[in-house]
Formats: sequence, structure tokens, C-alpha cells
Amino acid sequence: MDLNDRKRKILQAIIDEYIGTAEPVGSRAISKVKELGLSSATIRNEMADLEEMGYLIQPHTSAGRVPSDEGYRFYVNSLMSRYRLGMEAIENLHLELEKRVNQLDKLIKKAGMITSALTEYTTFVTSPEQSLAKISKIDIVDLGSGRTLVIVVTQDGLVRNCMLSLSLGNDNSERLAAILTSKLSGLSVDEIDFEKIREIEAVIASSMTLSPKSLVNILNFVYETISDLSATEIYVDNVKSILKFPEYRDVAKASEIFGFLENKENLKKLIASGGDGKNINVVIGDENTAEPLKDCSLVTVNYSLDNRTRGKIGVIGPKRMDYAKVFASLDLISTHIDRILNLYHDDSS
Amino acid sequence: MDLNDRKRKILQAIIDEYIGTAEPVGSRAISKVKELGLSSATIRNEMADLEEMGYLIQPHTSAGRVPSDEGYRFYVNSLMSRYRLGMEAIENLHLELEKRVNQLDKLIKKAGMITSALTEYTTFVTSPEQSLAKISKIDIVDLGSGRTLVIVVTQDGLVRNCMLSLSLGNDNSERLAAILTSKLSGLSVDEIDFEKIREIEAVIASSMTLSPKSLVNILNFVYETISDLSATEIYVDNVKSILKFPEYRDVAKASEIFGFLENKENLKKLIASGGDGKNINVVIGDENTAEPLKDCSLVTVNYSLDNRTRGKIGVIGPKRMDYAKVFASLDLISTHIDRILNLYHDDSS
DNA sequence: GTTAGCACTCTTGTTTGTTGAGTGCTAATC
DNA sequence: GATTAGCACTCAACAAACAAGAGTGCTAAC
Repeated sequence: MDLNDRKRKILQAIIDEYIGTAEPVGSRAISKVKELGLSSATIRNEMADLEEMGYLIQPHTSAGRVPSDEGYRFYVNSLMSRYRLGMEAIENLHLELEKRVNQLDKLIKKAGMITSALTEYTTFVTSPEQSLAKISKIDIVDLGSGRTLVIVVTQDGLVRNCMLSLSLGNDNSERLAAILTSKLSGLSVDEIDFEKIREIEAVIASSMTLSPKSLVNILNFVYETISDLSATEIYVDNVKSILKFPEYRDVAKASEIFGFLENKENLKKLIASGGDGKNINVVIGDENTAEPLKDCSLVTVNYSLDNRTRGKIGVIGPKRMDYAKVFASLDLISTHIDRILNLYHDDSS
Repeated sequence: MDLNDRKRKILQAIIDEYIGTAEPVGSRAISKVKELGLSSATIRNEMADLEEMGYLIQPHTSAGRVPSDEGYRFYVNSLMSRYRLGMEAIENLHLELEKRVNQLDKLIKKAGMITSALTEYTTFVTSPEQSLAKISKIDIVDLGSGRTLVIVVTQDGLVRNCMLSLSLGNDNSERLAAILTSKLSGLSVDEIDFEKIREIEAVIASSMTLSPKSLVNILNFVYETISDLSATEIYVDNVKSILKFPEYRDVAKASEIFGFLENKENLKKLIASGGDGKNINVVIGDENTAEPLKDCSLVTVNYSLDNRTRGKIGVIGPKRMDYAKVFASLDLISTHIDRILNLYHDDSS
């Protein structure tokens, strides 16, 4: 059977309608679409065809049609019209993000919140992946009371810290920090392994007086703090929107998704599975590998720094989500973040 | 009417039962409680009395009784028996918290997760309030590419940072950091105001060559970063548990609470309203000022440092929550955190 | 090729009756 | 005088029966 232009238009109309109402769409409703100008009987015939082709599903005889996963897929790939975001929304976004530019973690968090405000769906964002980020400085602060703080700063401006319970005194702390900074700065997290640490250990042992035990202790913590850099944070926002959708009236289903979203491990797997490119990525219903998302759709986009993927922004909603709007929102926000992140880097080149 | 011993025992039995089942409790069920050894008819009479006294409510004739807010209140204050946590739970807690001791933020976050695991209710925790925390060090790092990072460290080991887009060079950064540290260390966030900053501005202007614009810029950001210290973070965990309770089968109600919990402003108000003492605090149903919590109970406890309240851990659940268990859990975890936090401070005194 | 018309299907909402848990009251019992 | 057995009564919850309505597929006419 041929998916001619008319069938495409009808399919589009059905899915548009279903996205709005969440109710099976009957032939009568589509016959009222002006541009088509067809009677319900004709639509019925076409609908039967579209069902046979796998794009529609009939929940039961005498109900209207509902898009199948394939239907949504085709809609996303070839049918849906572009969504135009309002100017106020765009300006608002500018304003909100600009304010946060001075704190990397918060910038990303805010980006997630803006996305959920734009789309009205649940969103998640990951903090920039730092495994290739270069270390800029290591600081060691003796806080007194037998506590010492190790602080690692990357060239992207991310800061991680770690406390250990021993006291070095201010002088020793400073000297140690200087050695560590000179030995490690410019290296990426991936380049620092136990061997490298051992090498530094030797240098310190020869130029400073520190008990071997303290030294090992400190270096372990430095190593741990550095490794901690590559641990991506994930922020989820607007989970409550899930309860808005009639498809989650069933509390058991909603609960399943909530549980899934509250477990960071699940989200990490989810993120790892997404693509790496610049484009927006969509996973519809059963295409999801994670069981609880089998009747959700997931739309993700990468943001990047130095043309390298650094993190993801994603939207999770019912399969009948407003894809056009989500695409437009993610597109806008990801390019915006890219611009902010790369601003400084471009300056230097 | 007199609330004699028998009435108390019956009330306790009813509430215990209701906490377990969430179903109105009938006289038959209570007549089966061995220790009482009373017939259902007697119980009925007593129940009628308890209702008249305001401790019980009958949803409709021919239904059993449900505790009123006053009933719960009396139960919490005078009736409930102590709950004994299992040894494995306690040991597990030790282990989990000990691992996190090296990162203040994470320690607190973990404490919330443990509480939600122990109680199976939604929990929240606030990061330690830092308005009285003393500044230990200020560091300024030139990241290159026209970005400079300001890092503030408190004596508690909390680290906050802020990025600004100007370049000072390494030497200037270090010198500036040294001046700021010497002028600000030992002061609490509250003690640093615009006047103080202005004073520092003068010192810097006289001893360094910096464009006045950069200087103002930097000091603004330093001030902002310091102010940011006193912004308490709130972590919420195990929200999904709310959907487990039959009282939230109604999605609209659940949604209301979810919305409430996702808005940090609401939570901040909630926290501000709680007591300041060492004791566990309970707010039952209508006693809550926040509308969406009117049929929830809220149990909070403060954790402290230097005998000063620093933050809160709280549990939110249905009014028929297992108060005994929640009390025991919160008690355990708060004393544990207190111990960990004060460990170092005790050393120094 | 399109559409009006019609019989048919199946969900949804409503009504009605039934069941059962639980009550309050009274009278008998300890 | 306190306790309890017994009984009539109430009301939510469930199920069966029914009506209404939305939507379909098919046929025959346009």
C-alpha cells in the first residue's frame, strides 16, 4: 500500500489531535479538518489502511484510533510542523541564563528548569562531563581542628573538594598544594592514574618532611577528589508534571516512573545510551530499553564545549508529547548553552 | 468525661491499628486485642466516648473510627510505645555515613537518603546554615581564556565558588587572594557587609594596580559568593513513597504535594517555621500552615554544631505515619550527625 | 473515487438491588 | 453498676442490568 500525500495528511491530523486530547480519534473529528474536506466515511477507509500499515491502533472496535509507536516515529521524522516559540519565552531564557553564567553547576541546573518551564514536561540535565577537563589548580587548606580540605579546580571552572582529618599546618599545606598544582595542572582527569600519583609521591618525599602515612593519605584523597570530577551530577525537574497526564491516572504506573527517576543509576544508564551527535535524539515508547519508560518518549540533546559532547538535556513525557514544542525548546536551550560555554574558549583561540 | 486508663489503651490500640491498615477501625477488631479482653459492645461505648471527646472521627455511620488530629496529637505526646531499630540498620547507618564524612554536602545528602530508607517516607534535609560560619580562606584562580574563579572556604569545610569573566593574571590573582584572605578570614558571613568590602577596596587600591572597574567587579562577586554561603540547599528524597499510601490514590492530591515539594521556596518556609531546640518536632495535619500538607504530618529534628542549630532533617508522610519508627530514626540519625560534625570541633577545644 | 446510510460493537454512565461491616440501643447477665 | 449478647438500622461498596453514545465497517448510491 502506498503512503500517499492524503494519507500522510490524515495521519498528521490524527496525531496532532491525539496529542491534544489523549482520546482515541474518530473519523468524524478528522472530517471536520478544513484543509482535507473529506467525509467521515472516506476518512474511515483511510484510517483502516493506516491501521493495516501499522501507524494506527484501534483500542477496541467502536473506538477511534490511537497512534502506534511507528506512527509517532513517522510523525517525528517526516510529518510534524515546526513549532515557533514566543519571543517573550526566548528573551526570558536569555535573561535567566545570563544571570547564572558565573556558576557552572547552577547554570546547568537552571537550564533544566527553564526547559521544564518551556515544555511543561519532566526534564533532566547532566553536569558537564569532566573526564577530559584539564586541571587548573589544586589547593590545600588547613582548616584547623585537625581537618584539611583538598580543593581541585578545572579549567572549565568546576570545583570539587574533599575533607580529610589530619593537620599539616599552613606552610606545609601551601607547599604541598604548589607541588601538586605544578605536577597536575594541564592534565586531564583521564591522564592521572596511580602511576602519576606515585611519581608525585616521590617528589614530595624528597622535598618535604611529611610522615609517609600522611602522605599516602593525602594523595589518596587528592586522587579521590579528582576522580569525583568525572562523576556527572544529574538534576531532575518538574517530575510532578507526569501526574498531569491521563495516561498516568493509574498510580501504579506513575509510581514506577517516579521510582525510576529518583534512582540516579537508572538515569545514568539512560544517558549513556543516547547518541553523541549534535542532533536532537528521540526514543519513542518501546524503543526505550528501560522498562518503566516503555510508554514514554524521551527527547535528548547534547550540549558541547570545544566541539566535544559534554552533557545532556532531556525531556521525558508521554508518547503523545508535543514533539514540535519539545524540539524547538531543546534546540533553543542547547544552542544557547553552547554559546555561553564556548564564549570564553572562543576568546582565547 | 474522664480519659481513664482503659480509654487510653483503647485509643492507642485504635491508632496503632489504623496506622497499619489505613482502614477505619471497628469495635470488633479492637475486641480481639488480647490485653484488653473486652467485648465489641463495650468497645463501642468507649469509642462513642472517645469520639465525643474529640479523639476519634466517624467518616459515616456504620463505618469504624479514624483518629482525629487531636487523637494523633495525644498519641504522639502520651501514648505511643518506643520503637526499637534493628541492629543491622544502625550498623548500616554507621557505615554509610562514615564513608561520606569527607564531603559536607554529601554527608547531609546521604543522611537524608538513609532516613528515607529507614522510615520509608519522604524526607528532606537542609545543608548546614552558614551565616555564622567563619571564613577560612579565599582563593582566586585565573583559569585563562578571560575567566577567573573566586573560591570561598569556610572553617566548616564548605566550599562555594563563582566565575567572573575577566583576567587578572596569576600574580595578581594570588596577591588579591592573599589580601582578601587576611582581611576576611575569621569573620562570619554575617559580619561581612558592604562597608567591610569598601574598606578592603581601599587597601587593594593602595597596594595593587588594578583598574577600578575590575576591582569593583571582583569585590561584587566575592561578596555574592560569600552571601551564597548562607543560602541553604534542600535535598528531598523518596518522594515516590507518597504514591504508596492509599490516602493519595487521588492523583490530584498527590500532585499537589509533589508540586509543593518541588518548589524550594515552599520548603524553606516550612523549615523556617520549625522549632529551634534539640527535640523532635511534630506537626500534624491541620496544624500545618502550608495548605498542601493539611493532611500530612511533618516530623523534623535539628542537627547542630557547637550547640547551635545548623540544619534540619525532616520526614513527611500521611498523618497515620509510624511515628514511633520515625522518631527513633530521626533521633538516631541526628545524634549521629551531631557526633560526626562536632568530632573535629571537640578536638580543638 | 466519494459519501450517505445503516446495522453492529463496545465503552461508559446510571440505576437498582444486594451484601456486609459496623453502629447504637436495649435488655439480660455477671 | 459494669459488661455483654442481641437486634434493628445505616451506609458504603459491589455487581448486575440497562440505556446512551461514539465509532466502526460495509453496502449501495452518487
